[in-house]
Amino acid sequence: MDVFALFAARISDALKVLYPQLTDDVVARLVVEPPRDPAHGDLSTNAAMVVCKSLGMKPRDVATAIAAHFSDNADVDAVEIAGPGFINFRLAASVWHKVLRSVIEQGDDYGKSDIGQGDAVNIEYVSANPTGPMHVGHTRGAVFGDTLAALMAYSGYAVTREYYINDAGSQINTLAASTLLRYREALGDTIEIPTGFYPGDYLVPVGEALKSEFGDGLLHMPEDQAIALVKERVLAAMLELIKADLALLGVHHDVFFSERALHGPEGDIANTLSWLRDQGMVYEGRLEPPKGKAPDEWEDREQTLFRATDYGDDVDRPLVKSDGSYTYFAADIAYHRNKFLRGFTHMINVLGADHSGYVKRLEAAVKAVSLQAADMDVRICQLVRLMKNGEPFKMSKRSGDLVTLADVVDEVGADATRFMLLFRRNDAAMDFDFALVKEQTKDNPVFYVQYAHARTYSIFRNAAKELPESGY
RNA sequence: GGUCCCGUAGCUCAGCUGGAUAGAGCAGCAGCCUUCUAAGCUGUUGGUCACAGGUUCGAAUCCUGUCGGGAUCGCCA
Repeated sequence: MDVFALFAARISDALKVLYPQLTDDVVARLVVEPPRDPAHGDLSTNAAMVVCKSLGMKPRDVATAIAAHFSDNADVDAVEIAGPGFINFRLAASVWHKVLRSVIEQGDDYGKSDIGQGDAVNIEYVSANPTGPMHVGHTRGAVFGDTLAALMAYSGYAVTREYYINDAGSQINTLAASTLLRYREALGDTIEIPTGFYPGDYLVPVGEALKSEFGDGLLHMPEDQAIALVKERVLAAMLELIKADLALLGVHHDVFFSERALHGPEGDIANTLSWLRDQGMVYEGRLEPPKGKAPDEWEDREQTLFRATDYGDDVDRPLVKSDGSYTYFAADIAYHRNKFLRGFTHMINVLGADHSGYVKRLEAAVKAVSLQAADMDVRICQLVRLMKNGEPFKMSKRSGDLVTLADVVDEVGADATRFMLLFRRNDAAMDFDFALVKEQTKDNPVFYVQYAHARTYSIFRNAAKELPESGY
């Protein structure tokens, strides 16, 4: 039972009785909420001010009429008009008793909403490159996306939590090459890891697994074949690593979608491109070099462009690289067409701050591939600055010093990590102080909440002792 | 230069789909504390909501511009 929704409906009904000429969309603008100052009553509504303009009446006159309408209502002890035309209600105690009863009856479902009406929503978040363990930079998006998904599911949406595996780019070739080195190391070779390769220890067990699966067989087969096998194995291993890291935070996905599946002559990218061509959304043309970029770095050439500007983007976007392969964006268009064809008309992507320049083209892509039938809402998580005792926490590029998600969870715990990352709105940059979250002081909001919880439960504990008949 | 985010109390930030006197925690000040965990409780000081215009019954909130901070800008993903 939601008294605010209940009274919003009753006041709407009253307005329609008093002023039949009012249209639904005007009435729908009224809000019922608790007044900022509790002395004003239990409920407050701006109804009179919202409708007065279209009635050509003074707000206080409308308010007087509405107040009179409720004057003999059994649920209402008093109605007052205040300020420019606010109507304040004081409710009978019996109303609050009903609310309490419904809280107890509904248990964990109290507060649930059906606002989503079962609509299918696809929320894509994390989507970190499968080239190693989760980095601390990914945690904010992971927590935010997971929480958003939970909230929307609780609000009646049919939520699909999705992870896009970027397993098709050149970084995967580098990953495979790095793994092959670890394989040779496992076979007894002394190796040296060139710059640009992935140096992390987490590839060592993958190399060993390859040894126990193939012996030295990979060295005696054609290189293409060996690389292909290594790629399979290392991608699977990295994905398991990432899933395990996310599980530490309590984050889970329903669908892991592979970018590689989109490539190939019969793949979604090729199909999407020809579909885009049929729609006239693609052309061959030239782009202006971006301002602020040295002209000599810019190679002017004709390329295949998507008409992103027709859908609100700033420039048209290339789909094919100079070497003939598809751009990342071409794959992404195909991916989002795939989402649309799977039945999603609402899509949400949670991206890091470094992708803020990507928002418009993604929104443009979804409009285009759905012929405006689907919407894309991109949420950007701003940077998290790691701190220790108020000082920025220096991270070296050398892999050993990188702070991983697992490091953070190890250090401060999953709940505290989630709490701190949600404590600030997603589109403002924030500091995350390692030392502070562990501190048992008032400066630490995590501890503050835990302390409040402990105190609350001590009341129940004492109630059980002192008042056994209370049922606690 | 373009685009996006941020600018609110001494500090860290809420509030931003326009609504009554702009809020919280911390810090400060005054008092309380033999009773639920003293990281406690009560009260209180503190603000040109970056700046300038505009929209209207009404603007921290919407629009335009300026200033300051951050992110990002084809052939990376």
